[in-house]
Amino acid sequence: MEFRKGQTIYEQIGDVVRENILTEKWKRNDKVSSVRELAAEIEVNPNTVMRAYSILQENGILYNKRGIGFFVSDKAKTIIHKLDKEIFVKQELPLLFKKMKLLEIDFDELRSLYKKLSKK
Amino acid sequence: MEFRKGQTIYEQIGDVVRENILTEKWKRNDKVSSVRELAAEIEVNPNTVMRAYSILQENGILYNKRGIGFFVSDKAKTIIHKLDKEIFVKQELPLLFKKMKLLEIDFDELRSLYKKLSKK
Amino acid sequence: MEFRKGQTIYEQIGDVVRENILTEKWKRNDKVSSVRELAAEIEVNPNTVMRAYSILQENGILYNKRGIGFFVSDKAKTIIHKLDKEIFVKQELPLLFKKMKLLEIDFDELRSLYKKLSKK
Amino acid sequence: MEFRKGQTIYEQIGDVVRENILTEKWKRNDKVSSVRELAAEIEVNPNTVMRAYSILQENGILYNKRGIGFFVSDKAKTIIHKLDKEIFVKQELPLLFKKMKLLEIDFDELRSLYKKLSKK
DNA sequence: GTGGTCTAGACCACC
DNA sequence: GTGGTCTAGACCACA
Repeated sequence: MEFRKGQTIYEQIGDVVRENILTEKWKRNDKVSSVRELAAEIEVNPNTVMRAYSILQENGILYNKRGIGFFVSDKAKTIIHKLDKEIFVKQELPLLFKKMKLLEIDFDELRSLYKKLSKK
Repeated sequence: MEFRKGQTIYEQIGDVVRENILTEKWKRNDKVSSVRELAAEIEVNPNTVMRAYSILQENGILYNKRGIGFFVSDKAKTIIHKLDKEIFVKQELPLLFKKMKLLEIDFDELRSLYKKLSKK
Repeated sequence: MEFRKGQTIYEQIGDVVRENILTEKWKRNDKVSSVRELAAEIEVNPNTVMRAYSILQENGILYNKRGIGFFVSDKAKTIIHKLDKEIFVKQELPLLFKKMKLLEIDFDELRSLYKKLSKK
Repeated sequence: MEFRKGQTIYEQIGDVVRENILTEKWKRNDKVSSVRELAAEIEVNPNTVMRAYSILQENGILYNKRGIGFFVSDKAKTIIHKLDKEIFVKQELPLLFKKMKLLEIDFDELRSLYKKLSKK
């Protein structure tokens, strides 16, 4: 797996996990990949995966059975939706629109880019 | 001046300079603040400003007269537009649209958010 | 290690690294000395070594594994050859030949100097 | 006039002066351009030209008549030849041949490059 | 005054 | 341990 620089690896791992839960690839009370498994798969230090899981646990998205592994919590999807949407609307969108203005991209152009990119 | 964490200071300085050029606050062949001047103003180490300016110079956005200072290059605006738009369309927009899909935000909702945020 | 004056230290460090790669003292995917290690060895500030390595990384000669170190990239040798030869032929040779003309050294004399110096 | 970076401006000015003497564009006891004249012509600070002339004077290549200007000394050409050739053979050529070896350029290739570049 | 390089030493994220 | 960023402060060349 390749990581974007400018964002920490454990955050990007968290993103992938959240994405898998939102798309229901991982459903409620499913066991997620073990720390070592996932670490081996994406060629990353187990500590880094552990860190990502811990944060998700703090947020109530995963829960942990000692000695068994991490699982998707009941309200995981709801929590993610709420957290992510709030960040998206309050932080990311204003930056997006500001940037569009600077780059002289209007909403119609955004729409056409949306259609073009959606096809892929 | 205050800086966002999660992004390096020298990148944020570069962003501000580029923004000032795009908005024509600084026009072509204008002298920009000297390294020491800007460093004092935004309360940052001169080396950090130097790093930002050097990168802008490598990108052809600024140029330099020995012993005099840094200046906005002729093609600065064009270069910035090109670089930024490329990153925007190829990297940021796909992430945006992916996130919209995950969060179940459709394009009409985006439009209404756009109108709401544009008023501010 | 001693450095020539008239050229920056970080450039000279870069030269040494490139030379070690060309002579295959350091082969592809070898880990190069860590920033701190090399800095201590040649009695130079780590920042200076960092600067040299960063430039080599931008040129695609080195790559980096987070938290592990810098490594010789696959195409390092090719890239160095290409970059150095271009500078050599387009910039250095014309100056050389111009100087020979001024100093009234013809090509035969150059050949005899070449043979003499090659023996050492 | 454009200057190479990596070498100080006053050295490059000195190079031009020495070149003009070697090519007999400026002959013995000719008056050379005044400091201000030359500075204006090549768009450089008079101090910088002054510095170049002073060094040439120290080397016995120029001499100075107070209030009148700088002149080419009698032995200028001889001195330049001797100084430059010594540097060329003892310092520059060994570096050149070392670089050729690294870049795997043999003497025959150098000859063909010489012929090609001589035509221009 | 200007940019440019370098040092010493600190702190952070990551492995 | 690794790279990466940043600070404080120095010195140099050049205008």
